[in-house]
Amino acid sequence: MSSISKETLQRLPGYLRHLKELQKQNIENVSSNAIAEVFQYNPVQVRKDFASIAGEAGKPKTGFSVNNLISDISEFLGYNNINEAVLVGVGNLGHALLSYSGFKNYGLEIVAAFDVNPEKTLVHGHRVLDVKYMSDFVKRFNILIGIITVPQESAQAVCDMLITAGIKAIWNFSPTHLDIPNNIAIMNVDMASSLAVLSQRLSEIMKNEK
Amino acid sequence: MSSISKETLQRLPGYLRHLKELQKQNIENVSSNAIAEVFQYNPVQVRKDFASIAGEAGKPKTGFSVNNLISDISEFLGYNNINEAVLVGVGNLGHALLSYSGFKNYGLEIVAAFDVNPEKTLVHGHRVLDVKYMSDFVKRFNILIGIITVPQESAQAVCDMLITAGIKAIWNFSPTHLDIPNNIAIMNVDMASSLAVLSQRLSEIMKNEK
DNA sequence: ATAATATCGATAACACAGTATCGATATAGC
DNA sequence: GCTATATCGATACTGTGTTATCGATATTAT
Repeated sequence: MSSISKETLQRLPGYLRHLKELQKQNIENVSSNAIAEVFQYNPVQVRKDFASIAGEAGKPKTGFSVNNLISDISEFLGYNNINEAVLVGVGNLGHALLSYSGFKNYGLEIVAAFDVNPEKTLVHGHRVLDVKYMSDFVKRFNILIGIITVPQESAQAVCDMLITAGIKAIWNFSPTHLDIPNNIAIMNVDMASSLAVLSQRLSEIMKNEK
Repeated sequence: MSSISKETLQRLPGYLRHLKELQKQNIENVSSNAIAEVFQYNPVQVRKDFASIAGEAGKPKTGFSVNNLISDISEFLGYNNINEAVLVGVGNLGHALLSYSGFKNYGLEIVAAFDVNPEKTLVHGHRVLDVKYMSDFVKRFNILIGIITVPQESAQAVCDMLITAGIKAIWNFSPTHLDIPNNIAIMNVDMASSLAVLSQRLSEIMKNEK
């Protein structure tokens, strides 16, 4: 089992971004308190998060070394070795993801995109191929990650194809639940869930305003 | 305080989608067990989720009424009364969100989009205006939700503008931490966090495969 | 009618994430 | 050098989400 909690994992990229800001400002050390202040977390939580991944401890009165934290978190998140991925579904959202140049910093490289009806052969510097070549491509280059940005109605079919081709992780942007075997990793980016949380928070706030 | 947990809240849209599928197939009742099976949840959890929002209880041996659940969840999530939102940043991601026609089903309507340099006046049926008109627009129409899809470096500035104009909830798609007062709701859609979780799961799986 | 069974709700047990407390210690100031 | 203090790590506590258990009850079958 994984020893680090999902919650900690999700906070790490935020810390990393902030630490890089500090690095730019030539700040060498930072206390858990200062970081907690920025993110509105509890300082103990910040220390625990760091303790679960950092090789090095913080020092009393000084705090943590910004540089060390940056390398520890980057290393832990696997930002130093790139995972290759394919993207399926070059619609509006597919375009948006292909246009995002930041994935490489997160250890992800989209090496090809596929669509049922490719209108262009190149989108933001990424090859776009007919989806019929997808399976071969995935097998041939041993791709492990598939990004699904197809419409809801074809998502399950695409998912099945990807898995059959050998994909081990699915990043699903399609608004649907995918049925997958339990030896496949999945992460859903669900706008409806996200919006549900935001709406609820908004209601709370409006209730308090009154 | 809000009585429903964030976790439950995030599961509700998934249930709703599934229930609507069942409705299409003219299935009238469904057991917590059947739903749990689909989502790989624990049946007790499904019942608890329903108990926390449903006006009506399930019946022994029969389960829950699909129709009733659909109306209860829709109502609870506020899908019956539309919230108006503005979107700021009509780049690739902005385009993608503007193209998505599903928000209305989730109780959200993007009534206008803004950009520093609007290339078109209309994107997927949405008016696009210069960002200099944003503040007035938000005040005039009393908009409560702002969607931020600008690049990281301008996100905080846009956020501040929105809040000053009267926005009460921010849906942030920009990869940065936003500093906001605590009477403003925020929900971050952070690709890096999402990817961190997926990568971790992938590592686990690859470890087990060996 | 009666018995069997699927399913529920309630309550209790468990697991785990978050928070509080406190002694230890590195640095800074006197 | 000695004292004060910021900050840490460890441990203990709390709170919340998840899971297990179990008695109650509609429905179905005999």
